[in-house]
Amino acid sequence: MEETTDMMNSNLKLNNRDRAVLMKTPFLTSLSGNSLVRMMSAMSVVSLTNRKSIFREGENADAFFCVLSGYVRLYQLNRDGREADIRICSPGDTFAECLLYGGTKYRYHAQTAEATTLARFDMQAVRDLAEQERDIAKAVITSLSKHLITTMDCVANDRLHTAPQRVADYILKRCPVDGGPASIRLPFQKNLLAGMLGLAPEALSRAFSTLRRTGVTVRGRVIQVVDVQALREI
Amino acid sequence: MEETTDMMNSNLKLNNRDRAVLMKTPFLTSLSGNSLVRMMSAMSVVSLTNRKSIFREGENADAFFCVLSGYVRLYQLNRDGREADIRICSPGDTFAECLLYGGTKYRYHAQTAEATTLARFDMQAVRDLAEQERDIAKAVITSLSKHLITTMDCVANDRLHTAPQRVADYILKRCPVDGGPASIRLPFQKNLLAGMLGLAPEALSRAFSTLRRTGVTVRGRVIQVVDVQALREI
DNA sequence: ATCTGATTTTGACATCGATCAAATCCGTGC
DNA sequence: GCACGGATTTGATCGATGTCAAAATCAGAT
Repeated sequence: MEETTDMMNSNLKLNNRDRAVLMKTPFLTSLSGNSLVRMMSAMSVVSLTNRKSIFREGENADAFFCVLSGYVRLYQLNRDGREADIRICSPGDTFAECLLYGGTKYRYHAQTAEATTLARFDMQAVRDLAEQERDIAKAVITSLSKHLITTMDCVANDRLHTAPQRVADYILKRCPVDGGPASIRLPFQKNLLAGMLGLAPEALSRAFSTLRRTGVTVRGRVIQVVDVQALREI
Repeated sequence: MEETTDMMNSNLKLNNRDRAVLMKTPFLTSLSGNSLVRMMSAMSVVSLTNRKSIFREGENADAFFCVLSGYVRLYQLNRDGREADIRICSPGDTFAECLLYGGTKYRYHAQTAEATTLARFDMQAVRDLAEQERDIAKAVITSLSKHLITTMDCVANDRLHTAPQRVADYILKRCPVDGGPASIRLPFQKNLLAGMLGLAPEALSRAFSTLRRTGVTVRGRVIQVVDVQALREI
């Protein structure tokens, strides 16, 4: 008896693609047997349409999440109501897991940025599991470590690089390693990419047009690079 | 047989103040008995004068550290050689512990920003301990969680607030909660505070002078606030 | 294929913060 | 108390990015 209203969040069975994503997260990829079963039983699946709130800053943190498909925006508001994205979560990313032992309230808002399916983990249940099962504790550590490293990279990136450099970085991380021509396709709207890089959408657009003179062509979601090596030089 | 050359790093016994700081870190505060003893045996004490390198980006990560006294600057360089601080570590802060399970190379440079004493933990030894002792794994999780939260706050702060707002935030976090007048003393040079807030030293100075009209007076390292409540309003 | 609304781009402008240089301040050692 | 050197402040300027408005483009629905 699945929910069919596409507005509603609902408990669904995992489809194959979502299951594959879930099993490759740092959280679950190293687990097996009993630990895996117990983690799965602390989990439920939630589907949401675009622009739905997952939680709000200050609310009681009784679950953390893993993105299975779609995208999630984590953001804060300043006094004037201006929003700033802190992180964009893609399939495979976990968020709010730092509250397992880091506090009891959510520290930011979370909202879908597309139709999105999430794995929802009960915070207290996983807390208990981490105390009991050694490999679950280790999985938590691995996940937190990776997450901390990317967040520190984000700070460094913000403070060290200009908009065109950040965009070039983003493109290069998704290009083949050798130096020739390449073509990639953005998996989401430019809007989101802007937030991911800490830019206003207009600034992203201008960064792309700055990169044109370095051989970067943008048409819709498709980005073509004439010479990957040349792009590396700034 | 202590080292006496003040240029040298050396293995020293913990003095009482340093020991107290160490025991209050998220890493050790929850440990007792055997776990504590084993952690302490994976640790050594290192003393360095100002501006000494602790490790460099790209080096093999065979230890992580906890600041006992003094300050440590974590920073990266861009292509032109400009430095950007990623984090300033104060007494009680741990750094590079995310490499326990997050990679094998240091991701940034670490350098003392004052005469500094560090607790040095052997990475592999702690890795092994975390697998064996449940409470050590939990301590690692707690430490990583707190660290991740402050780093995400840092991103949000950078993206959301102007220089004077960040300075006001810093001051307010160190003021009494009630609204009256207050006075605080910076524990380090303004240089470091600038790095901590992601600002050039000149920008910090100008932020202070902007805050003068909100009743903030700066003389040397002493900051006086006429009305804490007023400062909260931006 | 066309229409319509949302997304993206472009333009004009304001603001913030970085940079460089010079002046001033402060703390330390004598 | 004084002199020195490093730290901080101030001034002038520049470049980068945010903001607002309008034009252009894209994508989904009819």
